[in-house]
Formats: sequence, C-alpha cells, structure tokens
Amino acid sequence: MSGFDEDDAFEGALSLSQRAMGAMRGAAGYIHELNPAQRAAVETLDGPVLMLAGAGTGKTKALTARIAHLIDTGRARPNEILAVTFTNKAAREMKERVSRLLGGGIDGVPWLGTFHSVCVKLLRRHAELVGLKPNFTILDTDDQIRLLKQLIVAANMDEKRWPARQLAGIIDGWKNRALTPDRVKGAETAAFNNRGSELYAAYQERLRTLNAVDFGDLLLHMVSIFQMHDDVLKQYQRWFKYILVDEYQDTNVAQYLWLRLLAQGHRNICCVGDDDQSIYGWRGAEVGNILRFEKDFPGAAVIRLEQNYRSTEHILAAASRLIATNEGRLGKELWTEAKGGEKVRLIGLWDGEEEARWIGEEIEALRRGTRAMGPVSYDKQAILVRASHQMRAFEDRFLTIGLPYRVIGGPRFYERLEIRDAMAYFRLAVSPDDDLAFERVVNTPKRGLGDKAQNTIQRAARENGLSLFDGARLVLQSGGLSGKAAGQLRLFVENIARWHEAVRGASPATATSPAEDDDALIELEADAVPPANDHSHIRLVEQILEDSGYVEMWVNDKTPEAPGRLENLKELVKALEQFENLQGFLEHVALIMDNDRDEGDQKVTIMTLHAAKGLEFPIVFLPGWEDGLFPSQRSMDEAPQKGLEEERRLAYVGITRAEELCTISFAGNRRVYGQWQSQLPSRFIDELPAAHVEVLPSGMVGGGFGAASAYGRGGIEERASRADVYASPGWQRMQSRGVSSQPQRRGAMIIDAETVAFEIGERVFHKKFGYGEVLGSEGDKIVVAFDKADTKKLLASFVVPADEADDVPF
DNA sequence: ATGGGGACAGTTTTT
DNA sequence: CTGTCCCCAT
Repeated sequence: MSGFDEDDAFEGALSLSQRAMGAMRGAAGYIHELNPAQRAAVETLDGPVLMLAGAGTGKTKALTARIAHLIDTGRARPNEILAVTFTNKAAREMKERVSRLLGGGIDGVPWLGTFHSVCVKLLRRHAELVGLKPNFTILDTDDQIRLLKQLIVAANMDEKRWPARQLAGIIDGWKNRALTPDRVKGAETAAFNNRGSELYAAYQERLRTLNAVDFGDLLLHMVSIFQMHDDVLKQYQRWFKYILVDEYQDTNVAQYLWLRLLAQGHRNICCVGDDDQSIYGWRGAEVGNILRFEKDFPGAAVIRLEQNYRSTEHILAAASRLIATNEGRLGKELWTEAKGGEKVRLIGLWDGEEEARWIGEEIEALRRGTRAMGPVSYDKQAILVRASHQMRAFEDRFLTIGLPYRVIGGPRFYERLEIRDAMAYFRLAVSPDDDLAFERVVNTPKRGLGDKAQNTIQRAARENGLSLFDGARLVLQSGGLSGKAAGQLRLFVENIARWHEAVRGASPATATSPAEDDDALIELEADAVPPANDHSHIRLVEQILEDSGYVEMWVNDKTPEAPGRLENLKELVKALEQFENLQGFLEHVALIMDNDRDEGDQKVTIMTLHAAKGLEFPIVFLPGWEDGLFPSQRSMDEAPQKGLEEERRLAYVGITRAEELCTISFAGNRRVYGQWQSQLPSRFIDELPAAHVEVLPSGMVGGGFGAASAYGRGGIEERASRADVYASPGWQRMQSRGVSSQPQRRGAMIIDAETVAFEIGERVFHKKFGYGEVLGSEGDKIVVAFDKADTKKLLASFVVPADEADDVPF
C-alpha cells in the first residue's frame, strides 16, 4: 500500500467570515502587491504561459494570485481550474495561500493536487477502461519489488544476477516515458537479459489481477485512457478551462503527455518552473520539456521572474556566475535591490572530520553572535550535502559536542517496517483478499508459518483460483498442515475474519464510491464532507495490533530500535483519529508522512541538496565540494555533459538556498568505503566569481590551502582575489616554506596556482598516506608514489617535505 | 524455522 | 567501513 495523499480536498479552508472580508477588501487587492513581472504572470490569462521563476522570486505568490485572479474575474469556476504540483507539501501550501487570497465564498474548489493524486481521482472514475476496478490499491516500491522478484523467479532467472531492483528501475523508466509493454521497442527490448519487456508485460498482468497499480501506472494509465478514448479526453479538455503546473522542469514524458493532452482543449496552460533548478533528471524528469515549451505551445508568453527577495547580492552573483557555465539554458539572471551583505565564504579543510569540526564551531560562533548579523539561532542554519553518507561526519561531531541537529530525509514514516506491517494488518481487515498484505504478515510476528506452510497455502490458492486468505481456509479444511502450524494459521485466519466483520459493521457499505457519472462533469468536485467520527475504528485498530501479537512482538524485542517502533505505532493510531473509518485512513496515509515534524525546535538542519530545493535558510553550509563527490563521479560517468550540468544546477540550488551567509568547504582527504582518498577541490569552485567570494584561511597543517588559494580569475576580479590570497595567513605560511606562484590554465579559467616547489624524486610526507616520493607535478597538484599506499595525484599543499614531517602536530 | 555469518555493493528521491 | 541480503548450519 502506498502512502501518498490521495485526498487533496480543499476542505474546510474557506469560512464565511473570510468571505465577508474578501468582499470588503475588494476583488484584486493582492494584485497590487506584485512586482511587474509577477503581475504579468498573473494577468496574462489567455493562451499558454511559461513563467520562468528563478529561486526566491515569489513564484508561489504569483501562481496562487493567478488562481485567485481567475476565480475573481469569473474566467473560470474554481473546479474548472486544474493546478498540479509534485509534492503534497507544495499542494498544501498552495491551497492555504489561495484560500487566504480569496477569503472564502467561492463556489467549489479547484482541482489542486499532485500529479499522482489528481490521476488517482481520475483513474478511479475510469478504472474499467484499463481493466481495473475503481477500488484498486496503490503499491509502493517495496510491494513492487516483491512482485517483480516473484516474476523473475517464475521466469527461471537467477535473481542474484538479475535483481528485481534493477528491473523495477527499468520498468519505472519505461513508465516515466509513457511506454506500455507493447510500446517498448528496438534496443530496449534487450534490457534485462532480453526479458525486460516480457517481464514488464507479465508484471502489468499481475497488477491487473491484483487490482493494483504502482506509482508510474497512475500517469501511464491516464495517458493510455486519454489516448484510446477520445470521448473521455474531450470531456476533460472541455472541463479544465485553466491548467497550472508547478515545477514544470521536473515533469517526465508521461506527465508532459498528460498535460499536453488536457491542455489541447482551451490551450490555457501556465507552466511555472526554472530550468536552472532541474535536478531530477535521474528519475525521469526531462529538462527538455521546459526548454521546448515555446515549440510545444506556439504563441506562448514567456514571463521571467528575476527579482530575488531571498539572498544578498554576493550570494546571487556567485550562483549566477556558476550557472552561467551551463549550456542550453533559457537564460535568466537573478538580481536584488538589497545591497551589501557578506561574500560567499570558501574554505579548504584537511579531511571530513576536520570539516565537520570547523562547521560545528562556526555554527556555535554564529549562534553566539560574533558576526555583524547578530546571534543566529540553530534553526536558521543548515548544512546541505550532496550525498546522505556525508551526514554521518556531522552527526558524529555534533553528538560529541552536543550541538542539536535534525536530519531531514531518511526513511519516511510510512516506509518504516513497523508502519508497513501494521498497515498490512489494516489492509487485511478491510479486504482479507489482499494477497500482498497477507504474505507480509502471515508470519510476522513469528507464528511458525515458514516457507513450507506458506507454499502450501500458495499452492492451494493458485490451484483453486482463490486469494491467499481463502486458500488458507481451504488448507485448514483439508488438513494440509501439521497440528501446530494449523493451529496458528487458524488463529490468524479467524482473527482476520473477525476484524473484517468489525470493519464492515462500523462503516456499512461506504466503501470508496468513486463511480460517479462520467457524463455529468458538473459532479467533478473535490471530495465529499466526511461523516461524524465515532472513533470505533480506533478501538478496532488497537484490537488488531493486540490480537495479532504485533505489539507484543516489539515489547519483547530487546534491540535498541524497539521502543522507537512502539512509539511510531502509537503515532500511527493517533493519526487515525482524524479519519472516520479505516478505509478512509488507508487512502490518506500520506498525511502522516510529513517528516518535518518537530519543526520549530532549535536545531541545525542537515539534509541533501535535493531535499533542500524550495527551502531557504539565513545561514547555509555547503560541505564536500570535491571532484568526484560533488560533482559526483557517477553522474559524470553516466552522462558526462548532461550529468555535469545537472550537478551544476544542484550547486546552484544549494547556493541560492542561503539568505545571508553561504559557506562552501572542501576537504583534502576523505574516507571512502573505509579507504582514505585524497580529494581535489570541486571544479565548481573555479566557476565562482572571485569578487564575491572570500577565501578563508583554513589553518590547516602544511597550509592545506589547496585550491582555496589556487583560486581566482581574469581581469580586475582576479587582482582583487589574488591580493586577498596573498594577504591570508595560509599563503604567507606557504611562502615561507618555499612555495612559488604561477598562474595556470585549467580549461578556460585562469587559476592562480600556488605551485608548490617540490622536485621530482623528493621525499614528502602526507598525514594519512605517510611517506612517499614525488613523481611529477601538474598545476597545483603533484603525483606521489607512497611507500605504504598507491600512487596518488593530490594537491601539493597536502604534503610537506619529508624532513618537516615532525613539524606536523597530530 | 531461525539466526548468525559470509558475500557484496555502495548518489540524489517523490509519489 | 558500513548495511543488506541470502545461505547454511543449528
């Protein structure tokens, strides 16, 4: 069962008092709060519009004002407006803001939700057109992989050599591109040992029998329906007078097709996005969609939102200069009225631990208020990393020094083992025939129903065309199991039957009733008002968790996670209070998946750059700017040009999260999979404008200044930067050690390399690798053959002459 | 049926 | 150096 927000009702957002206020305020008060570009984006109502909205330019403000304006001017009734987002969070925010603007009193509710939630709603009405029943269940990745594994085994393939995970990736890729099994053509049929498309077809068939879909299917099925049933398509084309799309740069082919089909009616489609913030190419997003917009929708108005209200001029200049290196941009430059502020800071540290230590100290210093901006609390500071494994060094360090932090990311609430188990029990209570749920918990907690017993049940079910639940009953009747196992199974089956009765008793025949009349699109309203809540389902759920022995299992578990899991189960039950019945809850799991729970706590945020998109913090730290880590080696290997550009956009996203102060850092050494590796500073560092960057002295042993001083660029900027570098303590230290300065070329950029004057054959010492011999040099790097490690290329500033090894204090 | 140990891989993540 | 998955011994 998936956990996303199927319900995107606009419920309860509008009250009558708000309505009165709205009337008094006058129809379009909010319009006057917009800048000229935003205003154009709001008032250009007819035809296709592309709103190119840079980071921090008030995109949501414009988008929500546009919706309000459409309604206020009577261009469309609320429910004739379709607005799609990618995340529930974005959808929620838009709903809140639109209702605030309108102040209530509107007739109906816009279709505002994620691509997936809107598609669920539509697909439930037309499920039979793709061979499904309207009450289909939505599987998440876990279920998906378990199914695929079964199919791979059934196809006599070695599931080790051909992992289900990989097949899932391939199939997702196809679905992202709106390819049904019969449309997978050419070289792609060779995927997965030549069996890819065959397994894909089998998988789709299996989903159909289970009356289930995966996430990709939600869009894929809707696209298929629109393509094959013109009458259905025409209805929606007529119905949705205005379409709005958020984060258009993140759409994949299926979403693009879906939108294009729907927009062909009134042609009033407004797409909002930023090609410079397209960072999800690896999961099917096509930057091409936004780049091609004007071709796809001829006569489109393109409106650029470039005035930034978030960051200082230095931060914007750094971000702008960096992203300018990318080719194939629509072009856009952020500017701000705000002047002054601190430059982007750059520092090189010895290794990952040192980096964590330094950042920890900076955070404390900022909190104490040593800078001009005054004290900055923890919750205003964030560390944004490229890969989640980087978080560990910070967690370790912060735990030691007692610095409060919070990690965003990690497994979501609904993805946790105990929540999924509990959900499987609830699913069985609602529909005992849910085979995937049955399979999941038949032996959780351990009931002595292992492979053997489960195979017996499987066989009985398959041979008689029954669900596992009915198969189990059959096995019990025919005495196909030994005494102990039979007893346990009987208990399990009887429990399910009893829970099911209770569910049916509690909510008589109110099972999801999506089958409305397709011809009456007037009925195309958002969701109905829920009936009164008698909380009987809460007791039932508690009963289920008790009867099944599931709670007991965790109570008896002595592992350190157990208490947390029990805590989560309690939270799950608590979340149920907001729903009138179990079915409703199962459809709404997503509401509790928000993991920004303890927001408001005074904690430093640690998260990935991807997770940070759309957020902002006064203070931002960007650690790990090292080639191979960021930009990540893998992206560059997979698609050198494309991959590097996406990484650069990620860097752009990172810098533009900062309001006041942005600090970039890199380490010269890093432990990768237990091996010490020497790191080179990220090439992105060379792409920053020196005039807007302050190079901090690192205080590293041996200067350790690396590319921090090997940094700058041509023209006036260059001189300014070099002067800073010369004056810095790190530089002076190196001078005294016999370091020479020679500008070097790297690509098109001039680098003020401080080429360390080591000679070929000279003995040197490195903190992690020990002694070695210099084989050659290349710009600011040297090649060293270490006695006790491999030959490595590293920054000259990370080694010292062998006879100075004693001076290195560690 | 179950848990311990060996083999193995190892970005980014929403729905 | 982790964490995960699977196999095999109990």
